[in-house]
Parts: sequence; structure tokens; C-alpha cells
Amino acid sequence: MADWVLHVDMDQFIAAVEVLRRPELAGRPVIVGGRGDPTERAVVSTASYEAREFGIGSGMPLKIAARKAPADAVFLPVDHDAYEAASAEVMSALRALPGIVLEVVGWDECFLGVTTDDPEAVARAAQAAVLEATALHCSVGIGDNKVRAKNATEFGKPRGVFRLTEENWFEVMGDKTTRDLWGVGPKVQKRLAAHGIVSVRQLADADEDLLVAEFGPRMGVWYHGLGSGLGPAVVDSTPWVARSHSRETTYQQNLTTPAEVQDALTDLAGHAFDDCAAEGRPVVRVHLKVRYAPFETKTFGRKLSAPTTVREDVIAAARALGATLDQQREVRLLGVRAEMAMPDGGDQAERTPVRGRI
DNA sequence: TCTGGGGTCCTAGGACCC
DNA sequence: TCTGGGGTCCTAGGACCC
Repeated sequence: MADWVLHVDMDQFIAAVEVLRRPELAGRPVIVGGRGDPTERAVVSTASYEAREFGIGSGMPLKIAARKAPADAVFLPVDHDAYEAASAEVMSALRALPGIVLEVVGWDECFLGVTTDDPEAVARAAQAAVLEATALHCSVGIGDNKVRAKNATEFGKPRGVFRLTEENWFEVMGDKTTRDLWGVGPKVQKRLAAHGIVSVRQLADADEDLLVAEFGPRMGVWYHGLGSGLGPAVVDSTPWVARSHSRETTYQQNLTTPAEVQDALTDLAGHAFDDCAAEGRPVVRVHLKVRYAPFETKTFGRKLSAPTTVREDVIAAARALGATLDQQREVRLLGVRAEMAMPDGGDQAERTPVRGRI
């Protein structure tokens, strides 16, 4: 018996949930994003397979998507609650599988830890359980650690299963670009390329000292290992504890006066505080994010003189930060992030340099 | 041409202390 | 007049993920 990591990823999750409750949309290009109005400032959350054939994908501005979309395309607003509910059903179906440790990674993804001689059988059982509980399809990547399991999923899509281990890592991934690795984005890809490192195999063969000099002691070593598919193998079911909450809004019309900015900050800071208060934890720090028109973003923060559970304190801190903004420039986005004190013993021991929940 | 909203973690550099 | 080394905390900024 061996330990395996399975990565379960829902296929077209958001679009699939929408089609499920509106069967008449099946087969049509479905684009979910923003408030569902393609003339607004917003981006695509998910596009159905039919929409993808027209070059529409996540992260694309709705206005661009509208230009590419055929006449019978459907634009829908994001319905947070519906996806949350579907996600909970998916996770509880998977949790019910025997001998499983489940770690939630996002709305539509999780890792399963399992000890077995037949991980493919577990993967098929996971797909069947999810399908039976929710009528949704998913793909499963099997690996000997999280990095390989996560990368494997792409080869399983849609509705399939793929195994990626030390055995076949280079055979499958060696000639792929560094960008195909989980945790390598466009910036890092470019910096690697400047050193002649383009492929996954080249990253594995690169001089670690060079990578450390370029990216620092932690990230340098991490990226080097990523080339060989190295990563953590521990699946941890401990519930995720948020470190901060934020609210941000892109305004359809830019804010032009200091008064407008202050009003918006008061509103955003109030919501951010409420999210923290709902967890019963004090706020220790407040951050502001501002996007000046046309597109320059700044972030900055301030530690509070003392942790606070008072709403007005957080709002005052956000307003004080807001007073330092450039009042001559139009604002198209504002965000307020409130960082919370960690709960007792909540100083995370082991962290993985892959961003987001893991 | 137009670029969301919610998150986490890493690094560099300055301030300050001993 | 010149000026060490180590440590910690904080801020700003960057990068990435779903």
C-alpha cells in the first residue's frame, strides 16, 4: 500500500452549475461574469465549452467577450451563493469516501490523501460520488505529491483521470514551458527565460545558486524543485483559517472628488470589518488598494496602534489612509483589507510558497 | 481593447535596538 | 572622526492562485 495525493477539479464548475438549474441553456455558449451585463467593467468568471470555442476564457473583460460571442450566447451574473452551495455538496460527497483525508483548495478543487494500491479506482469512485450527489463532472489528477497531482489534472480533463509521478514526470512535463508549472506566472517565466531557462527540464537542470540569487532563498529553492515536480505530499484536513478579509469595488464611473473617495472607503471598510467581526477576531492592520485611472494600482497599509473590535476604529483607519491618496487623480477601483489577529496557536507552522489556499 | 474580487506569501529595504 | 554586526519589526511592492 502506498500513499497517494489526488487532485479533484470540477469541469467548468460555474458554467456547469448554471446549466444544471437552467437546462434550456445546455449546448449554448454560456458566459458567467460580473452582473451579467457585458457592457460593464467586469471580467469573465467561467465560459462554457461552447463559448470557449469562440476564444472566450476566464479573466477576459466582458466587453471583449461580448465582441467575440455569437448571437445566441448567454451572459449571466455571478451567483456566489449558488456556487457555495454546490461546492459544499461536492466536498461532502468526497468526504464520505472511505479512508479519505480532504483538503479544500477552492470552490471547485480539493486534494484527497489516501493510502491504496489502486489510486485510479479511488479516482473513479470520487468521480462517481460527485456525479451521483450533484450531477456535476470532475477530473482527477493522481500524484505522489501535490505538485504532481495538480499538474496531472490538466491531462485528465475533461471527466478523466491521469497519473503523474516521479516515474513519468520528465516524460510528460520535461518539454513543457515553465509557465505550465503551478506557481509560475508570466513574470517568473520571463525572469527564468532571461537566464535561458524555458522548459521544465531546463529548470530542473538549472544551478540552484543562480535561482537563489535571482529569487531569494525560499523561492529560488522552491522553483528549482518545481522543475523536478517536487513539492509537499501532506494533505491536511484542518479547516482553513482566514488571515484577512477585504472588500473592493471597481466603479463603473471613476470617482473624481475626495468626498466620493471618503464615502466609498467608509462603506468598504465597514464591510471588511463586518467580515472580520463575523469571525469574532480583532483587526490588527488595515490596507488600502487604489487603482487610479487609467490603470495604475497602489497598495499600502498601516498597523493599528492596538488590535480593535470597534467598527469605527477600522473605518477611521481606512479614512486616514485615504487622506493620503493623490487627490488630483481619478479613481476607478478602491479596496480595503482588514488583517485579523491569528487565533491562539494559529501561527502557521509549515507554509508552501504556492499562493492562495493550500 | 480593456483589464474583477477574494485571498496568501515572499522579498527588499529602512528604522531601530543592543 | 568613523562606523561593526546581528536581530526584529514595519512598510511597500510584487507575484501568484482560484
